[in-house]
Amino acid sequence: MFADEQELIDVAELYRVFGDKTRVTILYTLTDTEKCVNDIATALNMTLSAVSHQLRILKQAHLVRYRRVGKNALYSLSDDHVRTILEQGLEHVRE
Amino acid sequence: MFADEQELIDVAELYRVFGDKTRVTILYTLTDTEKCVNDIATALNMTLSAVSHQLRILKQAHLVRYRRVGKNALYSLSDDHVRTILEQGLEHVRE
DNA sequence: TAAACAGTTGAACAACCATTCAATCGTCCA
DNA sequence: TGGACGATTGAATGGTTGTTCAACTGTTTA
Repeated sequence: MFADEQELIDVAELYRVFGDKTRVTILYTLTDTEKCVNDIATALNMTLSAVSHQLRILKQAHLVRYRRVGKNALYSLSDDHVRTILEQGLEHVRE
Repeated sequence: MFADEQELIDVAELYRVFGDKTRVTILYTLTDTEKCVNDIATALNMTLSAVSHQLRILKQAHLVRYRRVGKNALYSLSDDHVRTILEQGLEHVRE
């Protein structure tokens, strides 16, 4: 395994995004199913605004995608990597 | 994939530890080689104290082990999971 | 024993961050 | 068009966190 400094910074930045309960839970609720912001907020028992702020961070990190359908913004995971990282984390903490 | 709330909190906590440049770099320098605190500090160009503080966090998260050898405290990765998570992160950011 | 070395610890401070609140934007339908 | 709904945004705030500094612990060696 070789990594230069910038790559290590990028890895830290990636995991920083995963390092928050709210964001991890959002990602988890999006495995398998596309959801609108309101559905996520209800599932997490949080305000629409708080969820929207976190979705912005997840979007910037390219961990989620969204598409507009009428009044709704439907969010889903960007790619299967995200799911893999979640599973990896779960596997580690379950030991 | 199923996870309860506590597990998601634990995952977030795990990745929070990976979510810092200094800690990621420490873990990276410990792949393959055991190092004392001073070696790590020199490699990262940081003070002994700053590195020691971060090592404590890594130790609490069970990501590193250490053993005393004379005056030195030799640190190494806890298990191969840590290396896997680093590799997974690198793979993601290199896409 | 005393000095030197390796590392740890706690307090303090500045920087960062997640949530709240209020205002705003865009889309739909009456 | 105007109101309602879904969502975004910016400022403010309280809490968290990484580094520094100084004091301290434990170990070796002269």
